[in-house]
Amino acid sequence: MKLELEINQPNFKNEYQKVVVNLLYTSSWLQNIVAQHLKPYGISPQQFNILRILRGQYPHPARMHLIQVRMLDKMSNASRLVEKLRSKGLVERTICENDRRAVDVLITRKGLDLLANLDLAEDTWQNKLHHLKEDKARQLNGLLDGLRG
Amino acid sequence: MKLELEINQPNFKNEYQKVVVNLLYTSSWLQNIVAQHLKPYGISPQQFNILRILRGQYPHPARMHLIQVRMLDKMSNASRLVEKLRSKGLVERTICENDRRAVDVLITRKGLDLLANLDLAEDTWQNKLHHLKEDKARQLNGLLDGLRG
DNA sequence: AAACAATAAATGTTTAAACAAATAATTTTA
DNA sequence: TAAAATTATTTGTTTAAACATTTATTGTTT
Repeated sequence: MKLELEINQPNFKNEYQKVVVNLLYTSSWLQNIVAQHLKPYGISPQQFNILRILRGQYPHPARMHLIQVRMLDKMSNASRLVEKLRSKGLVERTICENDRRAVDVLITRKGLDLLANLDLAEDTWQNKLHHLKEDKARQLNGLLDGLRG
Repeated sequence: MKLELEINQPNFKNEYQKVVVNLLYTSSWLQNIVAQHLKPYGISPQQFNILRILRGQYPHPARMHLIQVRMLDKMSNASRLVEKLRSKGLVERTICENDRRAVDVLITRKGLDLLANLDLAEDTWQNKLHHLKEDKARQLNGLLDGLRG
């Protein structure tokens, strides 16, 4: 539905102002969908994000610093989020041999299995996006890439 | 820049999965820009959102419920955020005559002035979006509207 | 090698988000 | 009209985000 109707703001100053509001609004809408999807599995979107980063490195570990850099939300709580994942047995933390300041984080078998289950379930909720045809989705990706410059 | 390079995840399962990640990533990028812009004025993005909703109603007040419905992030902290704005003198709260459960929230002159200043400053930071040509921005808005269905 | 700077991560603190429950006023219903 | 249901908002609690500070280790300089 058109944003103007959905949030009842009929007049934007220009197309860019609408992009800002539209992007924040649509992202909030999508975040809710993702969060609901993850809820039964007991992990937050941020924790999910970290697990996927770790799977990308597997079977190699990732340093804490790498996790911070790659996270979708730049933030400083990586330590605490990793600790949450560790307490659930989804990742392992070991102090790095070469540099004892650094920490290696490795996704466990249990973590990989959880992601595999989430991959299967993903198709279900992503259907909510499928009334946008694939070529339009590709176009959208291109425009988002372009927006960031 | 292409998302795959930016977050170093070279292979998405399909175009929709990339839309999800791309949208969350781009929105986070944009939120940071907006938050930095608002910071010198001492209000958060959510508080800014509420002020704009109230300006949309001005000179009429808005009920708390209307604010909740219109907010970009559906949430339940409207009461607390309005209280923050009230303590800064940006809004006024009065218990509604007709229905003493309800609360009328009205933006003050000070609140309107703050928004006016923010409007002026807005153009500066929105330049960061202008390498996307206007017709592309319009296209992006259409696709975002389409994505939500 | 001692002092200093730089780096990696953890911790503390304040503010906000998510969700549930409570309060208070009004409307409906039996 | 008294009891029950609904509505509007507030409050409590847990979890996460934002930001600054601290600790521990390594690297650099003199």
